[in-house]
Amino acid sequence: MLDERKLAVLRAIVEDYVSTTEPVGSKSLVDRHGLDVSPATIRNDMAVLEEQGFIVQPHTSAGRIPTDKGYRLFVDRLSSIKPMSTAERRAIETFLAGACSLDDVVTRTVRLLAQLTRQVAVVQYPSLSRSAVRHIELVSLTPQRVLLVLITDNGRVEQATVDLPDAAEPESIAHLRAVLNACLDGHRLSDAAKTVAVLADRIPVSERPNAGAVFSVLLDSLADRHEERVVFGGTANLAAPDFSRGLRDVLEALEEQVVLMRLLGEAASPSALTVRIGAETGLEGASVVSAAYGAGGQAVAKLGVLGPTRMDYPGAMGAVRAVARYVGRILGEA
Amino acid sequence: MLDERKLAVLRAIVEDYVSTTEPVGSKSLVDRHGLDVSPATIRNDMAVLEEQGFIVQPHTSAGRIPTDKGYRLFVDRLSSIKPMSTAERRAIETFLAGACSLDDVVTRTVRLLAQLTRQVAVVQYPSLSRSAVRHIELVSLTPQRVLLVLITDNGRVEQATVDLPDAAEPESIAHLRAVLNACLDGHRLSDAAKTVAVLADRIPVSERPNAGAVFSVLLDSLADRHEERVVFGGTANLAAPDFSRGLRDVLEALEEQVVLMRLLGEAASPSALTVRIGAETGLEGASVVSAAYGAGGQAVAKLGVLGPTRMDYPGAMGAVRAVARYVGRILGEA
DNA sequence: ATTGGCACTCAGGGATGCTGAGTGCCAGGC
DNA sequence: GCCTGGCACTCAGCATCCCTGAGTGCCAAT
Repeated sequence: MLDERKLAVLRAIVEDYVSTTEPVGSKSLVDRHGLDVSPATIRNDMAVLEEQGFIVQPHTSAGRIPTDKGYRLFVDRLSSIKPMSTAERRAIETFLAGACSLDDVVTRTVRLLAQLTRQVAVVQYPSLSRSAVRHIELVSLTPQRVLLVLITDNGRVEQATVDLPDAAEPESIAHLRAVLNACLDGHRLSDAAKTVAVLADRIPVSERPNAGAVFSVLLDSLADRHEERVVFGGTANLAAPDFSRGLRDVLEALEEQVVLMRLLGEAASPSALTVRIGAETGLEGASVVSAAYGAGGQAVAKLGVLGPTRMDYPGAMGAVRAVARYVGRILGEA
Repeated sequence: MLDERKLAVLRAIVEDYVSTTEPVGSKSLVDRHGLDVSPATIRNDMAVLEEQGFIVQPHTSAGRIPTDKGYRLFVDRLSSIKPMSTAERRAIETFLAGACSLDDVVTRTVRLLAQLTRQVAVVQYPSLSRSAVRHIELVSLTPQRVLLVLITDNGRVEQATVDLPDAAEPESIAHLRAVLNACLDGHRLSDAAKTVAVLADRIPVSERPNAGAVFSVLLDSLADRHEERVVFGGTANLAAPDFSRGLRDVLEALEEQVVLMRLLGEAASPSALTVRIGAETGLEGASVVSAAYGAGGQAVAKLGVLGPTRMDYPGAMGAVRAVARYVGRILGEA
């Protein structure tokens, strides 16, 4: 029902509209692309495409613009991911190579993605549950309060303060630390729950309330809650006339971790790209291109860009894919 | 040259303009405020105020709006800081009380300030140089790479990876850690430089290259660079029709640490408020209300809000002052 | 199936005119 | 000397109108 030429017309409409921001008409289409037919023919094709819901007219006697469905078809079948130029690859590499901590990697990745795509970039911190404990440190702040620091094998450092039910002697804290490190060192955080259950045996009864407080913070607070940390950047790119009305919604979504997580979508295998278009994102007129990244074949988190529905999908997909790969590599080394 | 009534007129103009966003004329002034004179009198006063540069007409036959100079006078002499309601105080307290790590305190503070003022909130991390070392941890990642974790007495945790010139045995790393902790524990970071210089003596010659690498990261990277970390939030509040044109500039400024630091201004004594208006901020049409906060009389960092020049200064000042105090208290306890 | 021709539609951009809020100035009153 | 009422003047904003040009849909001819 959609022959070659009609698909070509749709592709041309998407490309033109993305670059000009204006409804594209039959005449300019034949001019700008090497279509060897007359405008009238194109008009017939466009009528069919409109009937099928791929394009619409904003008003009578205007050109056509793609619908979400039109972009969908474009992304799925009519476009190919645009590979990065060698200059861009080099820029990515040098930009990320200078990072000296996990925070630094994430921060730089956000800036990089935002710059490459000229959109808002979103990066999720690597998941803790898949990483292993390298070291646990307990530092007493006051007699009834300790600082718990968790260091994982992928270089992530998490901290939390724990309020103890009883005042604790320095020795008992030292003992607790020793026990924790002895039992958890090298273990996956996702397995930690079982391991911790066994631990109680090794703690003197008098210390158990305190130990329990530390355990629960370790499990709940660190493993679960912080797992969802997501940062964003490049909001200045929203100031373009895009998002004329939805701007506030977009900015609010960005500052809401939960929404941000949902935007990045379900976990997928590394470097598989996910594209959500328009209504699929839950945000009016916005699209999200995202990918999982990870070290050594294991997906640990996601990153992506958010832009107007009318965005350069091939370019964004290329950038997201490339950055996801490089970040995975960097993390793998660390 | 400016009698009581003229000042009252200026105050009324600022208040009305801030709340209505529209140039205010002589008639509406006498109506809305209890001025016992005729519009004509007000007009004469306004003519004087305009001549002195406190107000302008956007165009002939429109009302007046305050100039930067007008806002300045308003802030300095015509307004008083609006104290928080008890409900607001309670909200601040409960909102900040739940924080369990320094990151958490900062994140919550940003959200809180943004919500209270309906502006963009900016918070600088507490300075490291004034705080003391509580613990230093070295964790080897690979033979030639260690993770350095620094824990300070105000609960801040800093991390960095160090590339070693030579491969290091686990024992030598353990030794280095012991030496570092023995010598730096309890010392101010600002004094650390001298202390570290002495340290070299206690390290075997063969280990000195590695130790040097660790020292330099410890001093440079942690104490200096990260000191300037600033976070912001509440950008959705920019979506109001304010900043119609300068939006992009503002968003760009927010993502540039250096600019952000400049906006917060020079250090000052705790809870002394700084107000920068319009051109003083370097941003078109923007104003910044900021304050230093700190634990125990010592200023450690600044926080504030950024909004349109036409903002509710008394309210913003009240919120900034209150939040700065509470944050200082929280940090003092930790 | 494609094409040229033709009538039709309508957003966007001036041009025009009106209205109302607001001003400046002046002459008279306290 | 300061305040006030009156009056003429200005001009942004809004509505109205018109025109143009890009773009369409349809149809008959190829």
